[in-house]
Amino acid sequence: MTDIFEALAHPVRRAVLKKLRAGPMSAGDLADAFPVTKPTMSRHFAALKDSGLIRAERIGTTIRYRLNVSVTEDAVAAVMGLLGAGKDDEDGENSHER
Amino acid sequence: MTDIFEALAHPVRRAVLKKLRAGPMSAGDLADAFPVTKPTMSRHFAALKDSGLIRAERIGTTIRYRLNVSVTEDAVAAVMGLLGAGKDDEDGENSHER
DNA sequence: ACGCTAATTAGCGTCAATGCTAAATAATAG
DNA sequence: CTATTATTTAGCATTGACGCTAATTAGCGT
Repeated sequence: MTDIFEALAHPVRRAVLKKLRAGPMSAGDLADAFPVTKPTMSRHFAALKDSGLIRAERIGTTIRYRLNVSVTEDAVAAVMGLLGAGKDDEDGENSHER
Repeated sequence: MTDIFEALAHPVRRAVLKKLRAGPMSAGDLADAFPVTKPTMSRHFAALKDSGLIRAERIGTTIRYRLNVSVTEDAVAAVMGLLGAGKDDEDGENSHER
């Protein structure tokens, strides 16, 4: 489980999350929407999946990625914690399932 | 003004923001709170300042850093945008090279 | 089994981030 | 002006991220 913030640090990965807001999408369709090669996109997917922000489901030969809302909510909470809204125990590398 | 998310990507920088929630702090005091050298901390401060997340004010020989709440709020809004709460125009940037 | 499509992994080059030590700047005190 | 303290900048090494092409795995259909 790598860092959520690290996953959010790359503009392409954030754009992938944005696209997935509309609903699940296949790796190929997702990759076609960006000006980088599929292998490169695959590594971005891996980073997002590793952080827990997205999930993968194999359908046939295709892999369908979808947003993992609960983890995205954690990211929101963490950033809000940096603001000062919370008590004092934010950014605590919580555990998530995949 | 570099990317806010890039600034948030490093654990030390997030911890600095967390510390600054309690109020402004000098570069030296801030640096003493982390297990890295002052020059290294200085570069973390520069990254945070460059992203707009913190602001610097020279007091005498010391420099006082403080949280820039409005930009932190922007970060929260951006992450919430990734979730899907907003309409569809978040994370307004389409550049992907560095 | 063979071929086709979808996606990932392997291998490589390049460039930026991170850390250090040493030197430079900024401001104050004497 | 010199000394001292606070902080940053310069220079260097190491590591990791990112992108590519080529090769590999996975599943389906014939």
